[in-house]
Amino acid sequence: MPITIKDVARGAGVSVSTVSKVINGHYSISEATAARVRETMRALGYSPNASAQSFARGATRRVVLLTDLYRNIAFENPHMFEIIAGVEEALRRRGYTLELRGTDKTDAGEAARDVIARRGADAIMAHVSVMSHELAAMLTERRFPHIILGVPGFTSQVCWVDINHVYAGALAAEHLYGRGCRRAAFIGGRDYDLSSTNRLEGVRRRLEELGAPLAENRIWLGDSTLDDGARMTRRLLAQSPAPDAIVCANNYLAIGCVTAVREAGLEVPGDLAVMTFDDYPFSQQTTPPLTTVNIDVRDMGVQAAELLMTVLRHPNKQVQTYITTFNLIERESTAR
Amino acid sequence: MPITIKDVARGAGVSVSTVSKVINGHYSISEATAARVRETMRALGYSPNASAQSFARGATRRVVLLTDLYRNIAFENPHMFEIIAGVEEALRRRGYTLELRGTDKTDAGEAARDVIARRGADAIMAHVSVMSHELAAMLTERRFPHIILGVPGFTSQVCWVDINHVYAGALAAEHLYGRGCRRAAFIGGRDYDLSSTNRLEGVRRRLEELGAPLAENRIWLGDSTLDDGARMTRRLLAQSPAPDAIVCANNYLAIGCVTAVREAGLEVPGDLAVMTFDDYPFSQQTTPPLTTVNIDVRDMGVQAAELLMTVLRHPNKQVQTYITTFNLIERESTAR
DNA sequence: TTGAAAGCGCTAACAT
DNA sequence: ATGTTAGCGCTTTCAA
Repeated sequence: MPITIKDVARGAGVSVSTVSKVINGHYSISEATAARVRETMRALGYSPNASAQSFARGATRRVVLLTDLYRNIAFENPHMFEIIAGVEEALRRRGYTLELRGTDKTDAGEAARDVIARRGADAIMAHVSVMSHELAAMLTERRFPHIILGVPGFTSQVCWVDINHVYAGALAAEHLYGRGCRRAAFIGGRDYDLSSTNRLEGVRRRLEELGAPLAENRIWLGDSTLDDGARMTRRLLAQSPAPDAIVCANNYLAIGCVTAVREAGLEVPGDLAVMTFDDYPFSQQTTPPLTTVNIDVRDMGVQAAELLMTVLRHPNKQVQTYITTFNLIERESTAR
Repeated sequence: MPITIKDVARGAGVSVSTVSKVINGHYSISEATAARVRETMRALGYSPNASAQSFARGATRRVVLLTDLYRNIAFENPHMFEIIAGVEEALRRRGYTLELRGTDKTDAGEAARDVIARRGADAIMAHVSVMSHELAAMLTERRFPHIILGVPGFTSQVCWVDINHVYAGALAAEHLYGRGCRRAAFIGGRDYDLSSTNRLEGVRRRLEELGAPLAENRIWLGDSTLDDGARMTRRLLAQSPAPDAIVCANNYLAIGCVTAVREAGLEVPGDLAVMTFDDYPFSQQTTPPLTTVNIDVRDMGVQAAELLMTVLRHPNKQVQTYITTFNLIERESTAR
């Protein structure tokens, strides 16, 4: 028979409500009593029953995270799990628990409806990959505490956080400009690749401001593969004057890029600086190692969780924020 | 005011216990009544309160997964998250919920103790990375339903599942032998890298059986980096006779290997077949693409969850199993 | 500052 | 096949 609050009350010679107040740090209990109760709890090895607490309280101290967990996602999108790790850390610090629930875009609305109806959680987080109009409607209409990880592809009243890729692009531009590059080029993903598009936008704007505008013919877009990275790089190298720097929208492109540069008999960074975004362990192994604008993606999870906590406290607060925790990791590929 | 079981009972003209039985699919309810109750539930938009159910039942239908969630783990060990995705899928199918809880090896015992004491879950899964003697003791002494993802580094009575790397190695050996290779070599990680060690063991044994034993001087171990992969490969190529195939214990080594082979002016697979384990999207982009023994790591999660379900049903059952869901993905690097 | 007691919504043993 | 009812262990008024 597990120890209950009654046993503690009896042991400490107080009522169960007093014990409950001690558990919950209620102000009205004298320090003397509180100490005695705590001592009894320890002596008895008592821990409150989580289900009973959730039930009595009418709140679970749990948040469920809705996200797509399709096969191989961990390999294709490790970012998402790094965000989740941040979320978990922050929630735990706040005494909340994280439930992971896989779904796809079609079922996410239904899944959310279910969580809300069964009161399975006090709040919902959802990765933008499962965001639908239905889910947005669901969350906003019912005013259920929530936050979306990533900016939805359509305007709505939902709360979200996302990474400021535009700003990251600007950082890259600044770095190259500071290294003396004046004929920078950009290779990126197709236009539906929002992070790439936004990074390009940031690079473009900042270079413009710095007075070394990104020439339109030095912008190439393609698939985010090593091959396309190499292909676009060869195109750039064939132009004259050739660029003195290439910003690659992601690591796949960057690796292809470096390969192509070296195959062309040129030196990185001697003839050409190369940089990219995100810091995959894999991509640190190129020769030379790549300078990168590293997004603290785990911190995005932490921030999202913290924001969710404030939303829980202030249900009418609307949060729509770009996170900008970057750090530039300088490696050889831009050391000139 | 949310709809409760009472409202349904009143609406359907039955007692709450009847409704409860309908919810839980109890055999004793006539189909007619059950249909009427279900109809009422639907009409009223009723969903049972999850906390109340957990509380009344004395069971949560939840499992918590203890694992290390240190910074950058998603990039360094995407496997683990792929396993988690499998676990989640299988648990959900069984009506269970997955709680993710980060911890490290030092705190895992404490974390488990907490989960058990607060009855926060019906079972615990733990990734081998947080496995300690304390955790093992905790789980076995209290006979708390559990399963470890990965085989513990010490013998104990805990339940676990792991991937049969030895068998995977054997598969690789068979494939190369079937391709006519008779002078295979192996490059792997250091001896504390168990997956590498086991893969080597499998390769060695199977080649022995096939009558084309792996020569000791064709086995090189080093760090799992591109550089060491290349370095060891160069060593192998310098030997005479040179090997006609190289099995690389992982993708880092394999990429380094292919690079070194090509730098030496040799052709893959013409002069030398190369293969590896695991199928990272990244490593499919080498030239030529790599043949690989792909471990269905998501399936390991599914299996673990299924086994956990049987452990929940039969608490005395001890599960210690090697999972062997592999498929050989043949690509150009061994096409001879 | 403390205690008594009424729930919270459901399950399950038992009665019918 | 259905209903009655006693909890499950806690929180939270409200009274003292």
